[in-house]
Amino acid sequence: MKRIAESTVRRLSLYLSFLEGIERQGLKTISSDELARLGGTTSAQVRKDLSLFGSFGKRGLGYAVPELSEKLREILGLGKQWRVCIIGAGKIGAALARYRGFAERGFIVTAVYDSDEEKIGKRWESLTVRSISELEKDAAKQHFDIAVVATPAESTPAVVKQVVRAGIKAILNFAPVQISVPSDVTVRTVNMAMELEGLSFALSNRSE
Amino acid sequence: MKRIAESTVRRLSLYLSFLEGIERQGLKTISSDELARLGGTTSAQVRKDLSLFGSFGKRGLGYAVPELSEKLREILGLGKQWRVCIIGAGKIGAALARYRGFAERGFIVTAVYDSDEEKIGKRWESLTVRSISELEKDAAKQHFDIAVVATPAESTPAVVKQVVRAGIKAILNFAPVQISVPSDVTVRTVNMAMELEGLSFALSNRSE
DNA sequence: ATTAGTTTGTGAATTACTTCACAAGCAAGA
DNA sequence: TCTTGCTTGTGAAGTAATTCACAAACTAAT
Repeated sequence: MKRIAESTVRRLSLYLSFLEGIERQGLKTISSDELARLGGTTSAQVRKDLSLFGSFGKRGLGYAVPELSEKLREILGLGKQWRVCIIGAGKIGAALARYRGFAERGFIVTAVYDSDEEKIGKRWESLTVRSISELEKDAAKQHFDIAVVATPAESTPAVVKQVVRAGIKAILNFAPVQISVPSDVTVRTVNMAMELEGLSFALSNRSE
Repeated sequence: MKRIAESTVRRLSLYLSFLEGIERQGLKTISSDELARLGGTTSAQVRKDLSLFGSFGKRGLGYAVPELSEKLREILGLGKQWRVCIIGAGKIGAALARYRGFAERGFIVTAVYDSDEEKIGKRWESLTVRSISELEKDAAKQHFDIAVVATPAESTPAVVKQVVRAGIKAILNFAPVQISVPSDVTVRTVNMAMELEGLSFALSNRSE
């Protein structure tokens, strides 16, 4: 299969969320044009995105909502349960651990790690904080699919190294730094500072 | 000035964070090649990005670190102080209000709004929660540059309408929905579900 | 059956973004 | 001053992503 662009995957995710809403409303079919309007894109874009994975629509009718939802869930690898560990038992880590949408989508938080001696051993959001030095050993026993990295900038590179050594192939990075990993590890970075600066740029360079 | 791509702005933001680190280490100059290595891109990309705004480097030498930092801060519109209001006094809102990096970069949270009668009037992170219905009136007195929207999916479209009516031109959206605004309003969306699904997709479609 | 009205799926065209490649500029040493 | 070694800035070339545009396929109405 040809390489799929990240922008495409983001849109698929978006389409799925619309379809779930539409499904609740009980509508049976939807056209690429309606999906496009909801997602702020074009109908051609919607059809191109979907056509990368097959032909799911009926000409003259559109797409069957439940079938397309199911197909998208399959494409996105939902349905499976993913085992997630959180690294960094700070504020962001805590907010994430408490976030219900996580489990709803099949992302199960099964462990928390930190390097702060103070925190290690404490109960935390129904889990016990473990030392980051145990990560590699633990990973050998219980398999982790995804590591959520929510550590301070300074300690992040070392943490990421341990995550990679533990054989984890997907990282959701909240640390305000660029992280480097082997090419078989996928990283998504969420960086508040960067988003704010993007807005700042837009406000400063308005209509020039 | 020609349109600047969002990807470019993200990289500028990244370069700036590297430069600040390098400045602390006391290095005087840096080449596009070193910046590229730090940012996981190419030296040509770095030079193209910067050249969109002027010629800041010296051939044979590279870029003067403090000058380039300053230039980037200017381009990104940092230096000014931006007035931010948070809408939604829930968990995410609270985590954001407490986030120190916010103020450090000149983003000052000056008000919080919610629609929940229970919360309105309560003290919250050194501010008092106000009713969302006051937003438009308040905005006329104290000017807000950016609205951080951290509301549940259902109430978000209505909230966004009020934000737009209040004349706010930049929105940082944490609600798990697509929001639609007039073209003079800039939106950045941070959507956890979408990031996780991106990782799920990557894990599911590995090496095919 | 036939026709009118939709809507898909997809090559072709277009637009946007990235990388190449090299002349030109500068520093430093001989 | 001349030469060597680096590094920028930028057109040109190359890739990637998006949009266009239309034949093909389906529904529903007559």
